[in-house]
Amino acid sequence: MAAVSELFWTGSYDGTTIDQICQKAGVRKGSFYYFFDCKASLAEAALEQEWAAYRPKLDAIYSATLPPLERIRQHCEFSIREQLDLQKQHGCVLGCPICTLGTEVSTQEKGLQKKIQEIMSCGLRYLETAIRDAHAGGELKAPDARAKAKIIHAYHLGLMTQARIQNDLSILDDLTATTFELLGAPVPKKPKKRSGG
Amino acid sequence: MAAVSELFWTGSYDGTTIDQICQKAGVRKGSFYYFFDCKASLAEAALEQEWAAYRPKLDAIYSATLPPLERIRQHCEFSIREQLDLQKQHGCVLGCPICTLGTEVSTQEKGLQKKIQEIMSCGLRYLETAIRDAHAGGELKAPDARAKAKIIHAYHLGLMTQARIQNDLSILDDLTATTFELLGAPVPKKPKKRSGG
DNA sequence: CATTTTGTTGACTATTTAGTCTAGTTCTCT
DNA sequence: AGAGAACTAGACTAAATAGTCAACAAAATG
Repeated sequence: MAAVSELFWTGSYDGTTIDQICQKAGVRKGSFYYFFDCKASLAEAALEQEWAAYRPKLDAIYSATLPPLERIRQHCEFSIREQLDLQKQHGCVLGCPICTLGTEVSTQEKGLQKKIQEIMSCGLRYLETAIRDAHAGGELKAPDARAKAKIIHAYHLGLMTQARIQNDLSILDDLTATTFELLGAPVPKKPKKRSGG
Repeated sequence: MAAVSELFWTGSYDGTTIDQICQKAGVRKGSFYYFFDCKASLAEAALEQEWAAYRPKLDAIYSATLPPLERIRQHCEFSIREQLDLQKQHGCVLGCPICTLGTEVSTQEKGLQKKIQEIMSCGLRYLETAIRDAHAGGELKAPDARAKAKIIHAYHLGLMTQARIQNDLSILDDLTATTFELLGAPVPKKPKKRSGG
């Protein structure tokens, strides 16, 4: 089941056949059709499951016990680290799965599209809340937290998409710093790798 | 031939069959294989042609005879208008074709990927030059024009992608204003539609 | 006009693919 | 253990799909 997400992510939705899915999952087609009636159903279920697994991580990152700007910083760093792991694992940059899938299916699979939209709006809300908290705490000036969140969110999306298309992780190097610039907050220091103290 | 881009754009690359392409183009499959040896070849040719047709428009928008900020403003407005036309034509928001195609094929079709990367880097250069000009003219402060361009570019990409995924053009309402905010330049007035003088 | 090059066609094959169906297996519960 | 439910396997069909080919048509060329 988790194998499915991988196929959609490393390849494409339309380009992934049910036979491929079954093979990767080590399951015969009869079993597949026992649980799902088409590829879209499986995709929805897989999406749901992935999101269910991902959400607690985001909850931890955006924990209210952390300073709001620290939450955002962690989110950036987490995304970068995740992409690094995926690249090591698959040999190429994969970017955001929701975005990749959404871009492909949104004109075709309305059910999937809706689910994707929901997940994306959740992601936006994490950011929005953190920004609002930061504003309340005087750590930055963002009277319209939602607007600010939208900008940052679009920027992240764009950067992830670019990283995938260019197959180049260095595109994400600016992510954290630029995010904080866009927030109008002091840019946190880069954790250098062992060099320079 | 132009029909091909439409299919890739409204649907997806992998989801578009050669039969579909031939039918839409009013051509038999034999003819197809006389000119191209696979779908990827056609896609490359189509991309090239689309880009060749698009470039003069961008050249006009980014004409050096225009004030640099006006160029950027026009680019934003042009993108929005284009999306509006496409939505009227196809019934749904399509977003950026390069980005949509690139997101799908970049992990698979290396030839296509390279072409897409080239086109994207061209788009970035238009922006970069305009920003540099604006900086030189004192219309905004951007010592690192390239960095600024990258940010705006990623933002645009993200917004377009979101518009497609959400199938909602109103997402682009902020495009021009936010772009100018990110540039640190005064936001140009919105041209209201007949109402309010 | 005759010849060659360029392009077109539609029929053809071989795979691949989605989806079905039945017979069997494993699990669960009493 | 035994009955019934939940699940699996694998063979099967029908359709779609990629790609080939030889014959035909149009255009260019001398």
